[in-house]
Order: sequence, then structure tokens, then C-alpha cells
Amino acid sequence: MAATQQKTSTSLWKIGEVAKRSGVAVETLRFYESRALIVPTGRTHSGYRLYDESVFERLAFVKKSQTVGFTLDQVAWIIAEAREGRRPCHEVREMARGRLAELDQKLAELKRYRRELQQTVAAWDRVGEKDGMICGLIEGLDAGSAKAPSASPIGPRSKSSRKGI
Amino acid sequence: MAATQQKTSTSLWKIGEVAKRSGVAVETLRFYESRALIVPTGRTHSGYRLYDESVFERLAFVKKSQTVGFTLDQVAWIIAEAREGRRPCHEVREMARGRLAELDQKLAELKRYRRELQQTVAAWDRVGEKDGMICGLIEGLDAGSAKAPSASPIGPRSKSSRKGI
DNA sequence: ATAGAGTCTATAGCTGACTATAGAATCAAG
DNA sequence: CTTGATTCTATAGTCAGCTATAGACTCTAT
Repeated sequence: MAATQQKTSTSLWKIGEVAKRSGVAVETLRFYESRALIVPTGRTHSGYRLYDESVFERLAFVKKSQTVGFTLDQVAWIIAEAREGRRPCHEVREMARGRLAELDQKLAELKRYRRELQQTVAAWDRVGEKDGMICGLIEGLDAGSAKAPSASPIGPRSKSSRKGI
Repeated sequence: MAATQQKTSTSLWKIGEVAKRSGVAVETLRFYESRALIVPTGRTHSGYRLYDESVFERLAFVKKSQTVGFTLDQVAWIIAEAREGRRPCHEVREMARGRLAELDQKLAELKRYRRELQQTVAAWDRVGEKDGMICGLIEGLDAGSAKAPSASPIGPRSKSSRKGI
């Protein structure tokens, strides 16, 4: 009775313990619950959430899904389907296919950005410090001349190494 | 004197006209002004913004900068520097270098995601429909087992097919 | 008994780049 | 002169996935 952690045959975990073991922050766990991604097995008399082992598998599922690029909404949908006894394999595959296509598109995009940036830098090196524009950022290359209303003016966000590809 | 558009030697544009010609939305133009990216040459007696030709070059600069991945804050900084007569070429190059590194990192990340996703899909094909977990999304591969508190659990966003899978 | 850690709910803020709304004024055409 | 488009300012909302705060409880160790 004096054990540091009380373990029944199927041990139950408080949210902080789950956080520590899973690496997912406490607030995030509650947030996940609000998004129907996880559900505590029960509560203590005082309202503390209690999780069983399966939460770790579930969190792994969520993480894995995120890793391959699914949104939390998608993951929640999959989980809901599975909970209702359905096996949304077909749809999940569709999602995966869609995500793969997106990934390829983004890869191509990023490669384009990269090439463009490198060429711009190279152009600076050639041009040196001419006057007129700021460090030759525009004249460096002539793509994207702000005259096309149709093409989507895509701009990648980047702050530093935040998440978001 | 009865022309559709009054043009002086250096013609001035109203915000809607700038929007139409540049492809940048009116609200975005005002937003850019609030971020010190553009400034109207003047105003009409009634307060309408008036832009001269140079705004298009400026917008091109902004777009170009976005294309290579600079944030609006960075662009604003560059513009402010240039306006004060400085030539922030060195810093701009630093930014570019940093951005290039980021780009490479993200490229690598995306490639990793892609590979992982493809392997997961392939694993599904091999495994078929086993029971236990949802469509084998977890067992398909064993990376990212939600046990590592240190490594940042990076997850890319993707909207794609919102509701209908 | 009390300090301090952990947990609870509810709500608001963060990131970046917009986008939308409300309500008023102004302008151009018929 | 009236209608409708355009513009103005100021403020709030969007997206996704968290993250932080406030204020109240509860649990554990000394």
C-alpha cells in the first residue's frame, strides 16, 4: 500500500503520467480529448482523468497519422468510424493516396522555391551592388512579376524551423 | 478631359485599380500598408489612397520575397532598411542562406514523410485486414511509437478532402 | 496543518497571412 | 437625383494545432 504508484492488474494512469510517458503535453491530451481523439477510461471520485494502457497505442496512432500528414479531424473521423465497428480502410487508403499526391506536389513546390532562391542568390553574386532595387532581389530573376491575377500567388510560410511543411 | 481614367504624366491608381492590375486583393493591399510594405503616394481630398507606378514594382518585390520564403516581417524590415538609405544586402543574403537551409531541411522531412507513407500503404497491402488496430496504420511501420519525450513530434498539416474523406 | 505539486474547467492567445464584416462616406453613371 | 459600386476605418474571424492563463480544487509529503 505504500508503493509510489498504485497499479492494479490493468494499471491506470493519471494525465500527468500519461504525458510523461507519451511525451504529449498534459494540455495537449485534454485538447485531444476535446477533439475526440482520446477518451479517459474513467475518472477518480474527484474528477481526475484515468487512462488505461490503450491510450498509448491510441496516441501512437494519432502521432503516426500526423507523421504521414493526416489532420486531427481526419484522425478523429477514422477513430469514430472504427469505434462504431466500421473499418474505414478504403477511405483511409484514399486519404493516404490524397496525402501522397499532396506531398509530391509540395515536394515539387519546395524544389522550385529552392532552385529559385539559389538562382537569385547566384544572380546577386553576378550583379554585385547595382542601384535601383534592393539588393537585386527582383532583377535577380524575372518570374512572378505581379501581373497575373489568375495564378495563385503561393508563398511558403517560414518563421524558423516551426512545424509546417 | 472626358477619359475613362484620368492619367497625369505619372498616372495615379486607386486601390481597386492596383488590385486589378496586380492581382493582389484590395484588403490585402491595405493589410500590406498596415505592415509597412507599401505606402500610397498620396490621398484624394476625400481620403482615397492613390498609388503611383512604383507600387507594382514594390508588390513584385513582396511577392518575389514570399516566393523564396521570406516572411512579411522580414520583407518589411528589408524595405525599411532600404528606405533609410541602407543596403541590407549582407543581411538579406544571410536570410537567404538561412531560408535555403530551412528549405533543405523541409525537403528532407517531406521526403521522409513520403517514404514513410508509402511504406505504410505497402504494409497495408501485405497485411490485408488483420484485426487489432485500425487498418494497420500503426503496425504498418514501427517508427514513432509515442515513447520519446525528447524528439519533437513534428506533424505536417494538410486539409485536402475535408469532409468526404 | 500546510506547502507545493498536480488536476480540474473554461476561455483566450499564439503563429502568419490574410479575409470578412459593419457602418459610413464618396464617386460615376444614367 | 438616385442607384450602385467603390472606398474608408476599425475590428474580428479564419486556418491548424496547440499553448497559456485564471481560479478553484485535490492529493502527497513533511
